[in-house]
Amino acid sequence: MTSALPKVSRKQQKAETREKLLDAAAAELASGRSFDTLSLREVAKLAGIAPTSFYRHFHDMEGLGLTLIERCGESMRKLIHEVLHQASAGRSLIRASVETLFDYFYSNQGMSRMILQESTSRQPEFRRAAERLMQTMSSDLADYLEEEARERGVPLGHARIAADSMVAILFTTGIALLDTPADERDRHVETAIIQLRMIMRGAEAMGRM
Amino acid sequence: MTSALPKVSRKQQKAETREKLLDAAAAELASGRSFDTLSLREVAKLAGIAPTSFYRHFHDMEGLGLTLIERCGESMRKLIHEVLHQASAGRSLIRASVETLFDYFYSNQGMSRMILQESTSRQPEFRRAAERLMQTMSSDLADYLEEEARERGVPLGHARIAADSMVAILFTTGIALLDTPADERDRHVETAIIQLRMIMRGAEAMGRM
DNA sequence: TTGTTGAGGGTACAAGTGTACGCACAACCG
DNA sequence: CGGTTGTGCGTACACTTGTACCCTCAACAA
Repeated sequence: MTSALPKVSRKQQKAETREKLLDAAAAELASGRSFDTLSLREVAKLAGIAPTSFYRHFHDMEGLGLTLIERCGESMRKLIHEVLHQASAGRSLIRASVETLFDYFYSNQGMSRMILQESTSRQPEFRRAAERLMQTMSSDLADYLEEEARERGVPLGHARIAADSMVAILFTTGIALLDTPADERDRHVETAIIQLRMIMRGAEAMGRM
Repeated sequence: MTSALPKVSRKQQKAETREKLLDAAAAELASGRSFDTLSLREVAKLAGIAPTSFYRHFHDMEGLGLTLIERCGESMRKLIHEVLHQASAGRSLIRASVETLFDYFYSNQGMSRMILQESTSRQPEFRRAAERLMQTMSSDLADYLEEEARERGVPLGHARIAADSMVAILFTTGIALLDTPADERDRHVETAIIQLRMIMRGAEAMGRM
């Protein structure tokens, strides 16, 4: 009999504990903590590893945070892409976007809050990461708006600027929604939809000038 | 000779050290710190008092923070009021608003950042205070827009909703501006102006429906 | 097989935190 | 005037924080 094969490869093992750290932080965010009150020791403990072992995976809490933001950004971008390109033409795209994005915010409260919060953070890395996320979304949206306007033969003025506004509205009202009692939530969603339509109309009006 | 009068009244003395605490915190914010990394001890030291004396003035750091937000809110509201009602009729109100507000943000970076940051905070008191501030501004703006539209005989749809959008844009792009290199700043200001005009046009278009 | 690598653990430390407790003394009130 | 009040100070305590240093031992390369 030769020596038994290793049960788990070293790489795999490391990846798993890294994941444990990320999960622990995300769970804490989800339960209402804010990222910058999270300590390295705390996260390590929740992940079930020694504080000093944290350094084998991230140089910092900042490093962990950036990874979280990046991941969240990817999934949000995918989501938006789906909504934009699978929505049956002619149906209310704005409504679909608002509702799916707000659903995402709602089921990922911790991460969503963190992203908006860090977009105004003093830690430059965080701020940049959050801003990059929003700009990517805005850019994707602008691409879509321009294409869609071309198809309809409607000139659209300042598509990118309009998209920026829309993303800003989506984020600010989306997060505010998380702290809104359930019975007011629908009203806020409808308000957001009106706001986005208003911006669209304005953009079209400026396109005709 | 009767006993000398007290040099400073007790009330006055207390008010002064309270002010020292507020100033110390504000100064620290202005120099780039974020509010929730400010410790009670630190602020007390900067104000030149013993840590335990802090409690004679505020129950908490939260208490101090709320006072700061409230004060900042008052001065911002005054500022907006002036801009709205003294602007020579016919001149670009939007441009004037954007420029004065952004100037304010720029000369009060610490406080401005704090307010936007706390509007997404997990500490309910802070969040509510920041939201109240923005809603007040939005409401003031909406009042003005409605009145102005009536004067011009232009129907304006959803003035309050439009004002909400405008305030959201003003704040998010205003704060983002603080981290923008000087040579890009003008471009961002122009962008913000376009965004606000776009919203106005949209609101007017929806008013005609 | 043997030697190397690297993830994880344990101990330890200096620094900083909020705050409870009691004291001093100037301003205040009757 | 004498007693009360309340601001401010100093000490002390029990934590928590990041991280430096060293050890162990399983997975790996040769």
